[in-house]
Amino acid sequence: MRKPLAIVWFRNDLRLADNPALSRAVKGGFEILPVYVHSPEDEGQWFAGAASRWWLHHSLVALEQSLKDTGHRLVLRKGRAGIELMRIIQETSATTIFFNHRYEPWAREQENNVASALSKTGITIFGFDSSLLFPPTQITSSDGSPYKVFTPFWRKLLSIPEVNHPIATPHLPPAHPPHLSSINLNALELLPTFDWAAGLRASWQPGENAATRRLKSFLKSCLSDYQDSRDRPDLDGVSRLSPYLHFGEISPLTVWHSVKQHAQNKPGLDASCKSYLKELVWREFAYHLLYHFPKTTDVPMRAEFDRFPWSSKASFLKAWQAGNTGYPIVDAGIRQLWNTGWMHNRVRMIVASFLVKDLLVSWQDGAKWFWDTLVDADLANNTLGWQWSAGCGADAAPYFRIFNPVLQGKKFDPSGDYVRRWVPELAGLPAKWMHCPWMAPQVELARAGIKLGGSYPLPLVDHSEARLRALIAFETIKRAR
DNA sequence: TTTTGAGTTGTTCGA
DNA sequence: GTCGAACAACTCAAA
Repeated sequence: MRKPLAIVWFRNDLRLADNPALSRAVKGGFEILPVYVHSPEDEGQWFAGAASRWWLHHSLVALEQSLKDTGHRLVLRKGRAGIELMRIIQETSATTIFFNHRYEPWAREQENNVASALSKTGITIFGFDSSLLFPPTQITSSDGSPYKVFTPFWRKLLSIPEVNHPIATPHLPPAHPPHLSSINLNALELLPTFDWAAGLRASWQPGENAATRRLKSFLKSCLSDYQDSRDRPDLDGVSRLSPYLHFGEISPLTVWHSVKQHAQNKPGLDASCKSYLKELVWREFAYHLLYHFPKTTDVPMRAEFDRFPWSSKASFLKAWQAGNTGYPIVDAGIRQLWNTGWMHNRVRMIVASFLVKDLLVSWQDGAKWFWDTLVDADLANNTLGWQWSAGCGADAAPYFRIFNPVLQGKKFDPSGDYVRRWVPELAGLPAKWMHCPWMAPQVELARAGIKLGGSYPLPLVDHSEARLRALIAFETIKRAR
């Protein structure tokens, strides 16, 4: 007797390990039919950016392969999830759908649409939580309201005695796949039409196996120094797990327990372990905020920022996007992003502060650029990060906290190696001038082959003047209140 | 209800 | 060169 058939609807959970939807389908005695539906229409305005689509393509290649290794085929479809899943139901004998929740506003709507599309069919739908340590509604303040400040959120999370343990990869029963149409991965058109992705290929290997390797190598070589190295873009000190977490190629529960276990066996790792776990909890906090305040993707959380006098100078935004601001640490970050689809977190803060405060370009413009260029573009994290930088978020940087790109460069890239790597036209400059080439004596510039305003731009704005302009701009929204 | 203490990531200025 | 204070006032969270 054939087992009943269940659709396992893959979304941003492109893994077999610690995947409750998959495990429960198998445990429930179903034969599984793995499906991925590419749904730009459901995603709407926050349709995955170009770098994310590149990643997604390769992540799907990896998932197809792992499923193939177990004798399964990933069915690919393109269109609205509700409609495509309905079609598959009609084409097969599937009785049940298993999936893991997503929490972006569009994704919640998508789940509602799927549920209502299938409501009259008698199909059973099971949704699970697996992309966070805790569902986004579980951590609340004592009166049940959502947190708006990180630290109490963090403390509350730590007070929960047990963080669930990941579930092992299920043994997948042999498949007898029904005859069912599936489109070719290339037909999803996720890859760029002209190939600009060489830098991404050189920097990353998407997929569940690569995620596991990345975690292991981080634990082995970086975790012990994490607290000190995490702010240093010139060192290899951070986990680089963000894209894997975003696409669900590794689960946060897996990361959480692996880090804890690793630290347990090695005394003295406590501070670094804690500071890494804290970053993981920032991700939780970002989803908590996005869930409870879904409009913050586009609208400042603090209402008075509606009146902020943003500059509409297109040339400023363009220079920033091109990595031609004349501030080496800013340009290095932007070029690392353009080249690799990723930017070190410290540098994200520096370039964001520069765009928003020195150039007075709106955080929404910065967020959109990151959205298109980051392989780890994540609606919750991106929104939190930019609102924080602009000072308009729930738990934002105070208005007077304006990063000085020269000081930040000297402090966190002391040898200038990070700039040397991403702004090669400055490579010949001694460390002393690396973050402020316009201060360098002519003879040093000549020796390094640099012509300011020629081979490398002069500063787009004077930072100390820009800082004063920003402070005045912040004054205006204070008075208006 | 009121009170109290605190809030990721910084910079500048003047002593 | 180093150090502490000022940069605001507000809102949040818990007692």
